[in-house]
Amino acid sequence: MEQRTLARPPSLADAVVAHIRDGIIRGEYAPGQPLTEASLSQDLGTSRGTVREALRELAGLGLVDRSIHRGAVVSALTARDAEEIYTLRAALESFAAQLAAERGNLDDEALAMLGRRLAAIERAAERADVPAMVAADMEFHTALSGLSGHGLLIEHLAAIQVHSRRVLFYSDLYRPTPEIVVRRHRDLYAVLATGDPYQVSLAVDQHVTGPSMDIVAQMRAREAGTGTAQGLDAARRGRGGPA
Amino acid sequence: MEQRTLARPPSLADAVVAHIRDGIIRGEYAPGQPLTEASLSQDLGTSRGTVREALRELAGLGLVDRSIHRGAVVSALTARDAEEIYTLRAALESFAAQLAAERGNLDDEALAMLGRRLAAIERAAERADVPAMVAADMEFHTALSGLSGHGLLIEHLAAIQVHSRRVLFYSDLYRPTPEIVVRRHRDLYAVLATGDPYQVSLAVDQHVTGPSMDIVAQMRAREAGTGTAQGLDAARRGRGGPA
DNA sequence: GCTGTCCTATTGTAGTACAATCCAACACTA
DNA sequence: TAGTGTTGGATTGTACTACAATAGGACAGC
Repeated sequence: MEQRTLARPPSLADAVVAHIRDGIIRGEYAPGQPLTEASLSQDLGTSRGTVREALRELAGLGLVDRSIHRGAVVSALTARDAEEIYTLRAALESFAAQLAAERGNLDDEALAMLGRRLAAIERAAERADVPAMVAADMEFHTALSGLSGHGLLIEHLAAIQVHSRRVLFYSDLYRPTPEIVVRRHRDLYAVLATGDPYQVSLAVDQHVTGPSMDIVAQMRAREAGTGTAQGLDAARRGRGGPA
Repeated sequence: MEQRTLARPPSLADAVVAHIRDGIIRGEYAPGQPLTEASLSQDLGTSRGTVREALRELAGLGLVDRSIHRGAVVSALTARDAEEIYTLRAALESFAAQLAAERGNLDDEALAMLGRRLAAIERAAERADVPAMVAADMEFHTALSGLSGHGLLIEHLAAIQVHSRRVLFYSDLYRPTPEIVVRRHRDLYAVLATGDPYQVSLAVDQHVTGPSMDIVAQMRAREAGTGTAQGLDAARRGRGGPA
C-alpha cells in the first residue's frame, strides 16, 4: 500500500521554475537569450532571491547555462544535443520496458491502461490536434516507463523527456502524418502485448530512435546552412543534463 | 579542437553544495537528519540565502528531500535505493562502454590511459589504502564512460556515481579483498582491449552489477533486522535522482 | 485517551545594500 | 587601421533584515 503523499502546494520558486521551463520548451525563450534576475523578478512579481533559486534549479535540469557573474542564458540546443537526448532516451526507455516485461508488469491491467493512452493518441490524431497528440504521446511513454517500477530510472527519464519535448517544440521539424504516429504506437503496443522482454526492449528502442534520425539530420542541415545556428558556442558546452 | 572552458572560480553556493554533498556521501550527515538553513548558514559562515540555494541544488541531486515549510533532511538510503542506483548505473555504464567500442574510441591511446588508471588501483591495493582504491576505481569508471563521447550520458552517469559512492561509504558493507578488486578490473580491462561492443557492454554490466548484489542483500538483511532501518518512511519517497 | 488550542521554531518570500565582476564603449597609441 | 588600455554602467554574488505562513510539539480541558 503506497502512502499517498498528498499533494502539497508548490513553493513560489517551483512555480517560477515551471513557468520558465515551459517557456523554454515552447521556444518562447530562445536559446542564448539571457535570463536576468532583475527583469524576471519584475515580470513575475517575485523577489530576486526566488528567481535566483529557480534559475539554479533550471541549471540543474540543463535548461539554462549559468556562469559566475555572467548570469543565466537559455541553453543551446544543437543537433548534437538532440542526438544525445534521443539516444539516451532510447537506451533508458528500452531498459525500462525490458524491466517492466521481466517483472511481469505488462499484465492485462497495464495493457488496458496503455490501451487507453493509445486511444487518446488516436482521438487526438482524428482531430488533427497536434499539441494534444504530443501530450498523449508523452503520457503513453511516461506510463510505459512507469511500469518498470524503477523509481530512479523513472526520474532520469522524466528529466530527459523534458528535453525531448523541447526538441519537438523548438525544432518544428517533426511533422509526420497523424496516421503514421498512430500506426507506430499501435505497432509498439502489439509488441508490448507479447510481454517478451527482448522484443519489447528492441521495439521501444526503435520506436524512440526512429523519428529522431530525421530530426537530427534536419537540424544538422539547418546548422550547416546558417553556421552553427542556434548552437551559439558549441565548444562551451558544459552542464546540460541531469546534474 | 575543444575550447577549454577555463576553470572559473565556483560560487560560494557551489562550495556549500560540495561541502554538504561530501558530508552526506561520507555519512557525516546521517539519513533523515534535518539540515536547517539557520544552523548551516551559521556553521559555514554564509548567509541563509546561499545555504538555501545549495539545498535546492542538493534536492535536485537527490541527496536531500525538501518539503515546503518543513525544510530539508538528508535523504534516506534504503536497500531498494541501492538496488536502483546500481541497476541504473549498470545499464548506463554498459551503454557508454558499448558506444565507446562502436565508435572506435577504445583505441591504443585510450587503453593506455585506462591502463594507468588500472595501475593506480593496483598501487592503492598494494598499500591496502581503501579510500585511494575507491577513488581510483571511480576514476577508472569515469574515464571509461568518458570514452563514449556522449555528453548527456556522461552527466547522468556522474550524478549516479555520487549515489554509488554514497552507498559504498555509508553502508560499510562492501569489503572485498584488494586482490579481488584488482582482478575484477584487470579482467574488465582485458575485455575492453578486445574492442568488441557486445562483449564490452556485457562485461561492464556484470562488472558493475556483480558486487552490488552483495551490498543490496546485506542492506536488506539489515533493514529486516532493525525494521526498515535508515529508510525512515519508505513510502514517502519522491525525488531522489537527476531532476 | 482524545481533542482542540496555543507557542515556538523554521521556512517562504520580499526588500535593501554593496562589493565583485563582466562587457561594451570609448579613448589612446603606434 | 589595428591594437591596446581605461572607464563606467549593468548584473551578479552575497549578506542582512523583516515578516507572514506553516508545522509540530506542548499543554489544557474534557
